[in-house]
Amino acid sequence: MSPRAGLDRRTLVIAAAEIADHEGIEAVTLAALAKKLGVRSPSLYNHINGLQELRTQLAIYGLSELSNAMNNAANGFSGDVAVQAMGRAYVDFARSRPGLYETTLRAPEQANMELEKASDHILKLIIDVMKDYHLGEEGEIHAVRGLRSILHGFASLEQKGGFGMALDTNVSLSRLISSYIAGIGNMKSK
Amino acid sequence: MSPRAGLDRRTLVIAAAEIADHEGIEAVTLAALAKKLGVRSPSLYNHINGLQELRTQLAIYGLSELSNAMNNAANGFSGDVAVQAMGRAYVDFARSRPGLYETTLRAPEQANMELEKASDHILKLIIDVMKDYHLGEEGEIHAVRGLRSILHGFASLEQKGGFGMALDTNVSLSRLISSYIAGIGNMKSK
DNA sequence: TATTTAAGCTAATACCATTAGTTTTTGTGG
DNA sequence: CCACAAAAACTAATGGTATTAGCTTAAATA
Repeated sequence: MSPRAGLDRRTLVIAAAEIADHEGIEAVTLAALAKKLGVRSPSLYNHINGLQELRTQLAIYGLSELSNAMNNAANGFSGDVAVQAMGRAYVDFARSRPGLYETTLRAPEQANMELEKASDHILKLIIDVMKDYHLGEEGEIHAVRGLRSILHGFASLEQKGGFGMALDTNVSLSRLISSYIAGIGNMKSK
Repeated sequence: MSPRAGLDRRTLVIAAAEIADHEGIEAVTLAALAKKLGVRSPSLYNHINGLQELRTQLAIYGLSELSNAMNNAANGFSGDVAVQAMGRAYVDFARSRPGLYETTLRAPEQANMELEKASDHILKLIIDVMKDYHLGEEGEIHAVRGLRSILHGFASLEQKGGFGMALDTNVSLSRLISSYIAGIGNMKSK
């Protein structure tokens, strides 16, 4: 059946991300991944160092995809428009890749350079877009924390079905961002 | 060793919550719980229907504890003060019971009446505190979604070590809430 | 006190990750 | 073209997990 499957780490990670999106993050097991790839699970160890490393790689991949989406969305805009676009892109990413999105927030364990780099990159994108509001050094940090909280909280609750009612969630998101930005002066250290 | 351990479901859930808080949510296994309680794991099935039900019960327990904390904090206050107090209580709960807090957002699976009730109770607390802002029927729903997003996002990111820098996170939280409330008019449907 | 019920137990099954050791394919140097 | 070395697959085995079945015994009750 298999004179060589021709796997590599990238293939593994992409396939694992598909499992995460379609069957949930709990279904990402080496056994399931091996079956999807037509291989026995010990064979995966030729390409990746075990489940934990797979999860770390998923997080890195997810963060990089998320970065791209946010960057594309906000590129060329500034101020409120940029924030709204970036926020919408963030949430849309979580919607379209729910499993992959979840993996981005589930890989602390031991530090990993590549992972920190991917995480820092997103942070930079958010910092950039907050610069327009001239909040000062500290104010800016608080404001970035705030925006990240908003986006992650919204994406996460929506994903878990936390917003039961029928009311349009896109409206909720854009108004949430508007409200936050409208009061952004409160982030300044006085 | 054990002429009867005298277990019941509540004992199981409380012990499981301790494991979650002290060793992480991944460490909540029936094997670990049984060991902690001085019993063999099949014995747990006399009190609970398996790991999934344990998780559901943990979520219910966590939501109920969280409700209490939020209610105690906001009780007697209104407006900005109430929102700040409730927000602080929410985040403090997540800080002091990190594992139990996580379980509250990890039990969709098949619906469970008791779980929905616990969840609705928290929703009601948040709705109450938003009523002071007179946002109209729809506006209120959007506003509640917003506040929940803020609180969950903040608690979750802080827990995962997402706020790397040394800057005081309590300040970040209170300013985040202030900013949101300052712009809350944007939640109204015009 | 006899009996029933429920809470514990052991044994067994099935699935998972991981390691060790083996086979086989593939690419490369002669 | 052939030999060989490296890499990628494999099988087998270990130890951990949840769960089920069936047994034993303590506790409650009639």
